[in-house]
Amino acid sequence: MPVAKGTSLDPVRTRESMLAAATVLLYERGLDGVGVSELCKAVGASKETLYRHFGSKEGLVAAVLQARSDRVIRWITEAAEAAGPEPRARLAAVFDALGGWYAEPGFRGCAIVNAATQHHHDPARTVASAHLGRYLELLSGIAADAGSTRPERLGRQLLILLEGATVVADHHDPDGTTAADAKAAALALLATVSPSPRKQAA
Amino acid sequence: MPVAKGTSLDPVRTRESMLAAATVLLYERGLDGVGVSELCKAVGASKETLYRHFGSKEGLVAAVLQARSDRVIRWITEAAEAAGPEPRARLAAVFDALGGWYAEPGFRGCAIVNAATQHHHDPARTVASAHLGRYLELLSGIAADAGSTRPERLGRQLLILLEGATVVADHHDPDGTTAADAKAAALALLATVSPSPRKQAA
DNA sequence: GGTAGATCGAACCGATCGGTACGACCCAAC
DNA sequence: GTTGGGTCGTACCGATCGGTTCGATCTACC
Repeated sequence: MPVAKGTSLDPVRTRESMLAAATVLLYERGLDGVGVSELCKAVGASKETLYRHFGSKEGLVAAVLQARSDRVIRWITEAAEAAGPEPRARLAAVFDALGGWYAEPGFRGCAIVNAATQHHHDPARTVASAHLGRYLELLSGIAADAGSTRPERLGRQLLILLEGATVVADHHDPDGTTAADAKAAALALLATVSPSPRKQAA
Repeated sequence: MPVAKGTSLDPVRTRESMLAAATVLLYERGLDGVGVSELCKAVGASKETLYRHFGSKEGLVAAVLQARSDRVIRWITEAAEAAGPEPRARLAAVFDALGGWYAEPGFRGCAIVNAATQHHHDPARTVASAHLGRYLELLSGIAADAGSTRPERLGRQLLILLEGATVVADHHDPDGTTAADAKAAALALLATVSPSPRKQAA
């Protein structure tokens, strides 16, 4: 039965729901762990529709990764902004948000980095590189606001903490303290270049 | 031609050379990027030999990962020990060693973590967890020697830096500064809980 | 009401997957 | 010299891979 009897034939909507369903399955089982046929089943679409929208499995993967990168960066940026203007509070909010993510049942590391690890070539590699670049932009901004003399370097150190925490939380986190540990380390680094306001005022 | 005319027919040696060749190829192309047939070609063995020694592709992967974990831990431990007894020097030596690794042409991240990312289940997951545990043991030891009041936590923070640096070096390292940045962050964290000897003496 | 486009399910394609079987052959030990 | 086991090359197995094609069918729009 084509075009299920009461369906609202909307290509844009179809494409987006396919993207959403594929995102979940590809994250759970890995890029090479799901075949196109199974992907179609889960997505609720036929192969023809999938290929018309995305051209190939690789095209679908690229779209999934790009959308996910956009969503994650927006999410973490909003978490930082919601903490107000103070750099320490913003940095703390970033790692608190990460901690919430790590504690989710299906957590499995960073989908973008995982994808680039599985397919060490385009499009995954390019998306991953850009993704880390966007993280770096956010973190370097916090470092600069905190008065760091080398915000670029401190930003990279915070990025290393962020990505390291994500890996460690996935593979070795018996007590679920990874995000808190990383947060403490990040704040300590921030304090090194920019003494805490209280001490500075004293 | 079976048993190439001048071969010394030594099962142990055969197994080890297969392991070595498989290690290279599986690291370069990923666990799912190389088929058993191609693996046999590169290894210089027949399928029958491979399956007698390792039982399955998964068995081969498990053996490769275990051997690699042993080698890496030994290598990084020896790098630390060669730097003498001083905790700061040992920690610096660890990240200097990592920097040399990152700069190698074929660098592609941590093989063990990559494997666990690709196959998010046993045996890769267990080996990866144990691997990070062994890293943690080394780093917590350095933290304890430095007089940290919470060596376990500082060790985990150093582990986060180590794994984060490996990820960032693989996916976003335009200027090759990742190891140096991580090293500086690690030393700063170490100095926080244990002021540098010079300042302490003054 | 007619038409163009979106979608379905299923059949089908060649290639490759992990794994097995087999006959031939060479080495090592007795 | 005979025997037993390690190894080779190759053919083969069923399953699955990513991708194509097609007729049927429904919606959206005029």
